Amino acid sequence: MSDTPDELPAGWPTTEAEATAVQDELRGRVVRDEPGPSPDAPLIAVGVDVAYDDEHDLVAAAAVALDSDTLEVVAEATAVGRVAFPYVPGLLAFREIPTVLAALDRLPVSPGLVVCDGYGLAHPRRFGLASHLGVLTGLPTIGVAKNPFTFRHADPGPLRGDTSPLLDGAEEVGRAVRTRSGVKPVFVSVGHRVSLDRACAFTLRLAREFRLPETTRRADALCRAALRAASADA
DNA sequence: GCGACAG
DNA sequence: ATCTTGTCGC
Repeated sequence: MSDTPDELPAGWPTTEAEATAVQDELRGRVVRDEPGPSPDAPLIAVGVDVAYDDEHDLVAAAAVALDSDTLEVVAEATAVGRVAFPYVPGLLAFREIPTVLAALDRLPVSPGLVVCDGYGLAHPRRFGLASHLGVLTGLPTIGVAKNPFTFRHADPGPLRGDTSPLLDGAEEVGRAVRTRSGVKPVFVSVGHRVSLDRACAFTLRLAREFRLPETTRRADALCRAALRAASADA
């Protein structure tokens, strides 16, 4: 009773040159002048994540919708697909997005915010996974990454809520955010239609007792389970 | 040219 | 991301 792998979108980039060209073309469609939804009012926050089985050429994606106030799960959806692109730093979106879109399509609620694993603006060409997903869906998106990527940063203060900027020269393209005192920070950047201040505020609202936002924790667990099921009968 | 490098 | 045992701690 598991999913059949979805077909790849027609015309999906095959080479790195094609992929970077797509990023350069879509980058202009990112909306950065909207503050986005208020972190103080309840909304449906959706976490998306992907797991891989390169042996069987499978990708499983999950979208988990939470009430941002209670952190209760409101809805979940998964999708299985074929690996659409190799892992290349800076081109992660081409590997993850097709299956993530399929999972989002199956989600029976409309997201007020989508939380991605990885970066948005803080990307070599200013168009990371979170920006890309935002442009393709029109939804407000943010990126919360577990590891540093392109930009240098100072270590934020030791307490939950302490932050330090990810700087590209004088421009702040993201922020290292300490979600738990004494634990290494996460790296937040804007995706689409959300300000950096609000992206950081949402991150703290969604990450209360663990380092990572509950959205990404739930999505991570669900996509792994979906992958196990798909690999088992494939 | 040599590393570094989200997931 | 994924491969992987035990281990320290709440």
